[in-house]
Parts: sequence; structure tokens; C-alpha cells
Amino acid sequence: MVDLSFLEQDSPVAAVALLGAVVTSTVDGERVSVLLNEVEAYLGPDDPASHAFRARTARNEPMFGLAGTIYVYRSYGIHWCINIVTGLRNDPQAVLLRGADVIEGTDVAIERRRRTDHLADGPGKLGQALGVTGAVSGTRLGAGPVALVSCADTLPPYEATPRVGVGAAHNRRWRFVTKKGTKHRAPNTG
DNA sequence: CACAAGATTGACT
DNA sequence: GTCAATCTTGTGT
Repeated sequence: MVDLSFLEQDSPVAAVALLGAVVTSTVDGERVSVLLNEVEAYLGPDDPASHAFRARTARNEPMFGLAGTIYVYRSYGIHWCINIVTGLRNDPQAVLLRGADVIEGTDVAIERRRRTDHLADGPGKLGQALGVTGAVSGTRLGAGPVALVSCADTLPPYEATPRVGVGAAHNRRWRFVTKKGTKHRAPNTG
């Protein structure tokens, strides 16, 4: 477990700091660790794409909590996507964990994913590989099944793609990808 | 209560 | 490239 105080910064800043960090989940006694290489920052009222854009509801309540709180939501009724809450209390911000490399418990991840590749190369895949469900939402890093084990000593070279698709549904979005063999496809416009 | 939309993925053509 | 799967949330009546 590392000092979580850096998460009290605004989400775009915290998001960058999370690149290269290691997240571990312990579910059903099985431990899986991943190294983050793709994250995305969301704000509150300023960010139309954010779940906290309109109202404070039961679902987005964790986003209003302390930095280091975990916010999990159901995507398309199928996937569980993991966020790490940043910023101060009552200032809804979060960093969506979009992609990672499995570095521990690969066999477990393969079993959960039922695939031998693309284990955590996307938000839904990441959640599935870690065995995270909605039950984890609202818990804090280190207090529940999910912990932040380490951060990168030195920030890896990364690429920032602000405001992808301005005018579309995703107005302001900060997406940060570690530069290591860019194998990621753009969501929409390629 | 009814209904539309969604921070996605995987399979098929 | 196109499209279905699947269900929760949010909003309107």
C-alpha cells in the first residue's frame, strides 16, 4: 500500500500519476495484480461525460467521497468498470482504469477472462480480470479487495489525448496512455 | 410505472 | 465494418 495523498489532486493530474502503478485485487483468495497503462480522467459538473455531471445519486455517490475511494459501475449491463476517486470530498472526480498488463495471477485472470490474451486491455476486461463487481464500489483502496500496491518510481513516457471527439458525447476527456508499443485503438474516430 | 441511453466487448460478415 | 448482448440508472408521466 502506498501513500494515497497524491490522489487528492485534480483527476487529470492524479490520472497521470497512476500510469505505471500496480493495482492488486484479492477475490476468492486469488490474487491478481495489474500494471496500469491506460487511464482516463473525469470531473464533475464541468464534464458532460461524467456520471456526476447532473445529480448526486446512489450510483455516483462514491465520486463525492474521499480520494482513494473505489467507484465501480455497470457498463452496458455486462461489464464492471473500475474508477479511483480523486480530488477533495464533495468535489466529484474520478479516474477510470481503462487498460493494464497483468503481472501477477495471470492464470487466474485467464480463467476469469476465458481468453489467453487481451486480459485487461479495456475497462470491462480489466474489471473482469481483477474479479471486481459492484460490491466493491464505495470501498477504499486497501480497505477492501482492491489495493494500490505501488506507484511508478519514475513516470513512464505517456501520451495525452485531451478532448477526443469534441462536440460528440465525450466533450472533455483526458485520456492518458503509456507509450510502450501503442496497441490501443481509438474508441471512435480511429 | 415506462422508457431511452450508456465511460463496452466480442462475434460475425 | 457492423451489430447484438444485457441491465442499471435517470428522467418523465
